[in-house]
Amino acid sequence: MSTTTREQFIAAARHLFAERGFYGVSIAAVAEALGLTKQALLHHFGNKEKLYGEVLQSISGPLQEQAQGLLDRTPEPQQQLVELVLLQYRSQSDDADSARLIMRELLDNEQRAEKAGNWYLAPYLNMLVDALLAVDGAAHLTRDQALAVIYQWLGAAHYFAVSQPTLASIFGARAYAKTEACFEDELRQLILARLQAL
Amino acid sequence: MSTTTREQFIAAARHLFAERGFYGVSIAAVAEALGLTKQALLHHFGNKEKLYGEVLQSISGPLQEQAQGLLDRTPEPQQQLVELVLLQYRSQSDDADSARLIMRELLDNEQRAEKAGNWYLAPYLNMLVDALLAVDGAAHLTRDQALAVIYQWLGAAHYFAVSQPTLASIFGARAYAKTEACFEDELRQLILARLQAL
DNA sequence: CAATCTACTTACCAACTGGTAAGTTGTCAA
DNA sequence: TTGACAACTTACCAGTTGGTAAGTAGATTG
Repeated sequence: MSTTTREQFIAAARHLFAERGFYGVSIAAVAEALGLTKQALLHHFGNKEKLYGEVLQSISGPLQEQAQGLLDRTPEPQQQLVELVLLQYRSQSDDADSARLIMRELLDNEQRAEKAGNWYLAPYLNMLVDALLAVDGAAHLTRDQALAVIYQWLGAAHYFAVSQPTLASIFGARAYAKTEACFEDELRQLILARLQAL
Repeated sequence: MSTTTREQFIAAARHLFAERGFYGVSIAAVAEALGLTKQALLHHFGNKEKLYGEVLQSISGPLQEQAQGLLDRTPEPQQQLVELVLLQYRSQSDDADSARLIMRELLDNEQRAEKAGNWYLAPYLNMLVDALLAVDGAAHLTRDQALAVIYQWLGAAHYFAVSQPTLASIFGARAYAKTEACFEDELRQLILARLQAL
């Protein structure tokens, strides 16, 4: 067995929290997913909140690394921008659980805001805003405007990544698959169109 | 008292469900918000799921009406399109609870998909896709592509409407207010830029 | 004046919640 | 061989969950 019990707990918790949210999942349910008792879980994580925190960390780390790697090998700011947003879209549509969990964090933040608000989005957003302001013709934008522009792209990507079950249930799995197949391309066009209008 | 107890229950439940999600709210907590016991709530709604269902209904109705009204008094398809998306953005940023609840529905849908999937989004999305395909120069789009384009706009709007607590906690209330002030205008530009690129 | 209905209440319930305490079992180092 | 430690277990606990049953007070109606 290459993965530790700890890691297995985090993986199971990530999936369940993504599906039903923090309050919708009992620690007993997570433990049961591994065939263990909830006290085994408590042994490893202390309490439910800490488990949840580790789940969030397990998501933010890799994505941040990927983004940094992309920045390092892509010098041109406009290309950086496009590829960063598309990277985020791809990784979220590959890993539906992460996408959902992050969206839930966004919603729940009033309660957990102080701790959670910064963990994932803050550095990422600043990275993107900087890239946008470095693009030719974007110099006239204020930082607030740049954030609005960025956030619209991210929203377009994230919203779709999270909507799969709903859209598939409305239009059927086949129609959804078709829309998904062209979504990334349409997203690129959305970004480029907005950049050209600068 | 002009509002009935029933309506008061729905209003209280809408707020609480929006904040903490279905599983995060007990019927006792909803009842307590009116100074009543949970059995009073059960008397009116039978069970928790039915209460939740009525909350969803109380949101979908008005928005659908507003959209239809707009369509009736705006003949030109491109203008229809822009105004429909902006209408959705405005109503969601005015009523943060509704915006959150709808986003939660999107996330929770795997479980409640069959019943809930169609209640709000389906007619709205079809309305928008039809409007887009009627725009000059959009004839070459497939229905799936049109849905992708539409959904990106809606995502941009909805995502931001839901992110207020997180963004305010990351950048501070003042910076958030500035971004919010220009967001609608930026959204309009995003839509128009994409339409021009058709 | 009696009967019915609505809007609630108190009194329960079994199941589940997160969490503590106190073991038990196997591994590994001194 | 002993002793410590990690990884669990069973046995609890008090509080909360959604929900049922059986009322009660007040207004409406015959």
